[in-house]
Amino acid sequence: MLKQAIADLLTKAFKEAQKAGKLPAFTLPEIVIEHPQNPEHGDYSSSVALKLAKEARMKPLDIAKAIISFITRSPEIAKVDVAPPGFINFTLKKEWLAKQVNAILAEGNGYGNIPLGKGKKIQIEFVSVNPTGPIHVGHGRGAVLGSTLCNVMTAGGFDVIKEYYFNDSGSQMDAFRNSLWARYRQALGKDAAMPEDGYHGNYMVDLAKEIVREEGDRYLKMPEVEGIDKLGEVGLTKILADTREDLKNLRVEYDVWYSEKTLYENGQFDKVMKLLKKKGYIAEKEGATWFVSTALGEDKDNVVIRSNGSPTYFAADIAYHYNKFIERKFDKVINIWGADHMGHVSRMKAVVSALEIDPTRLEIIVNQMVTMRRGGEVVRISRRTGDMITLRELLEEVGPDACRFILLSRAADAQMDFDMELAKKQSAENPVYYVQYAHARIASILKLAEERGATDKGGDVSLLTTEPELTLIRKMLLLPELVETISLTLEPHHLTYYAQDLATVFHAFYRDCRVVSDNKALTSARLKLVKAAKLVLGRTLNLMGMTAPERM
RNA sequence: GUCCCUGUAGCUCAGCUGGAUAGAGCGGCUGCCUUCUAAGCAGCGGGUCGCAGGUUCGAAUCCUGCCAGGGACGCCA
Repeated sequence: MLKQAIADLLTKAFKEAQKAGKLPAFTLPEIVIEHPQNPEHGDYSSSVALKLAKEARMKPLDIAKAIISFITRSPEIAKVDVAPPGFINFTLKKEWLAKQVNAILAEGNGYGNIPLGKGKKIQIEFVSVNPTGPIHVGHGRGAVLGSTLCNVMTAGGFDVIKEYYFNDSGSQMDAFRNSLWARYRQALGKDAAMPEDGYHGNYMVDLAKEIVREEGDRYLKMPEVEGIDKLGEVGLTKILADTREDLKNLRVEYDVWYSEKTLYENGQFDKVMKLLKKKGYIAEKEGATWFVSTALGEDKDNVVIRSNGSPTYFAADIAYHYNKFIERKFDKVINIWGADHMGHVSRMKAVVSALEIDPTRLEIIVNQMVTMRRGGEVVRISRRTGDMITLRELLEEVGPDACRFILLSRAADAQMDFDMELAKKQSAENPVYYVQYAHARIASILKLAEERGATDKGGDVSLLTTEPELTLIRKMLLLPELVETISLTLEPHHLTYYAQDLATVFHAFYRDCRVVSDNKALTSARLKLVKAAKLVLGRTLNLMGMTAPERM
């Protein structure tokens, strides 16, 4: 990438300037290349000279001046200059910019892919909601962040596995089974009380009725323990199927659905517990078994096996992470959790350290809550009471494109408002359509060109010389950099801003530059440009999991 | 009480891990459709970057202390 090439040029220039005695000896810091916000300052700039002033004991401006004569000419760069207080600015050659249109067209749908990950194995686990009820909007946020990150990191050259972990054992499963049993009995006209810690949402009533409709009272005829168990199994399967379908409608699909239960069945759980015991991180006290996280600097220890013999959620997650790192050998594991799991983060990091795995290989993104509103009115969501907006309802009302864009448009660690009224509006008020509209506009130009028999064949991109054209190209060239940034920072929300910027520069180009005209040569060149823009816009939408419409 | 996240324009939020004059969308006001989609474009107005210190050439960004909102502190998940 050009950014790296420029950093390399600078590094080389520094070394040569030092060798020539123009600069004193010092160790070079990491050279950061950025895009100046003011276009007059060129395409790329670096503030190394400012950073070095102290160590070199020179004025930043003098350092910058000393170095630029040592910067070797490269075919991309038109000029390198120095601006007070000491910035080094690089301006790209217009001819080189124009040529990038051909380069983008040649890469086609692969444009934006970079070899950053070098095929490293990454697992991204997200959503992973308990299969005890329908998933709601808050989960949708994790789903969108996760699936987008997967798309981007795949483009970044990582080998990504998308995974959903579901807790099909444990106390919440018991509560689910017992609640379903009560609703099932009630649906058949029998007396039954809902457990207090149960799931009181209406969906449980519907679920029970559905099973009665399909299978009648057969579970009632079994011995109660067996009936509860078998019925629970059916309920779990149905909920999981719904979850899968809802997520699919949000354009989220997984490579692996991982069952908690299998961790016990295949011996991973016992294995990791034995290992931790051997390393001295397990203690018995107060009738339960504890993980001694205090030995790793945590505030308190945590129970892994309750006094009644059943393992905790935490214990299962320990086994699961053992499985991820040791058994399946992922180079990196990324978990996306809701804000209510914040307290779980440092515990899990401690576990990973205890297993002698470098804790930086575990990255945890915690996404904050979503406040739903309809215009001014706040809509409360709570799973336990069943008072919520399900993802399904949201998708039916708003549609997947708008849902994805809006849920993606905020940094994960910021709380966000989701205004359903705004999201539903198919108008200028809604930023979602702004980007798609640009894509549709391009499609429309291409259609007209076809009708008029205009073609991009033999188009000479060196005819692309005006500012609106070059600005569009410059923006298109940022996509690979963005893929890199997101892969490193794990912040997929930047995509939505990039998409809007790209659309904006396209709309400006559209205003200033007629594509299909009497000038055949220029028409061909611009058709190339516009095709490339469509490609980049389409890829961007694609990375966000959105559709790129041909017409609107 | 302890820990974590957040505080930037009227509203919703970006701000590229310390850089050049702090941005966008929406809302408000004013213009632009006989020519490839007006779901668009151009312009105007809008700011003690929560508050107070500190670090340095330079802070919305880093450190400390307050204030406000949210979340977590369970043998729930």
